[in-house]
Amino acid sequence: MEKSDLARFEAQAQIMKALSHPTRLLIVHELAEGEKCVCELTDVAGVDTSTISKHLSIMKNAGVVECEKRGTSIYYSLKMRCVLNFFVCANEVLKKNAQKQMAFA
Amino acid sequence: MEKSDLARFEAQAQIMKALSHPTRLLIVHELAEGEKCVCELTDVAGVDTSTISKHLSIMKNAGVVECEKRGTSIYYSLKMRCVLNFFVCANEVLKKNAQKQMAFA
DNA sequence: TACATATTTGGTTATATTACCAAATAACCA
DNA sequence: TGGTTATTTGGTAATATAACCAAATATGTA
Repeated sequence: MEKSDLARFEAQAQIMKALSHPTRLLIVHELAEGEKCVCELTDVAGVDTSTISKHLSIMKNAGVVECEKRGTSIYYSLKMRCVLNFFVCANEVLKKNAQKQMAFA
Repeated sequence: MEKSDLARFEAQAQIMKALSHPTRLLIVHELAEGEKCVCELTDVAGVDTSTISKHLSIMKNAGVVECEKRGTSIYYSLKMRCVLNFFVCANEVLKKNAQKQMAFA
């Protein structure tokens, strides 16, 4: 394997990792509707503000979301809508997995 | 948030997590061409066989790959081709990130 | 200026992940 | 059967994640 291939897989993995946590998926789901401030996301997720802030930081760092400061709030929005495709495929996988479960029943 | 929503995000996150490691992305990339046995994947990845085996186990458990034993080898293949879409979006994100870098230069 | 709100950062702790080695298991062949 | 190859499983140690709290920072308002 080429060294550049490894670098690319690592970069891709970082993006995937940014989308590999239930709370972060919830955030993406919320932002799909439009921008939201940290406090709104905190309310929806029901975890500490600092926790949400760190999740947002991870996704921002990966280039998945972006933010804009207005007044005293910071509004986050989806930077790459294509990440919404992840849900489509993930749901297909889940559906298939469920079918397997049925077969055992 | 509904409890069932949380469960769904957790299930989706598990699938994403199964695709959040450079070696596992390499494996998916290899399997995109067709089935491969563990030893072939081990050669390509250049890590211990047990390590590859565990990566495969994670992806199999997530429902992303499947395997079939023939003779003394076990052949793995992609169960859900749609995961290849992840690469498309991840690359778009990387491209966009690179553009940002350029802007600073 | 002092205060209140919104957000991030630093610290700590618990848990999860990952890599390797060694050993167990399975299938084939002499 | 005994040996060889392929794969998985168990153990261990190093590293990475993630949650919360407390404190720092920034902005707007009285």
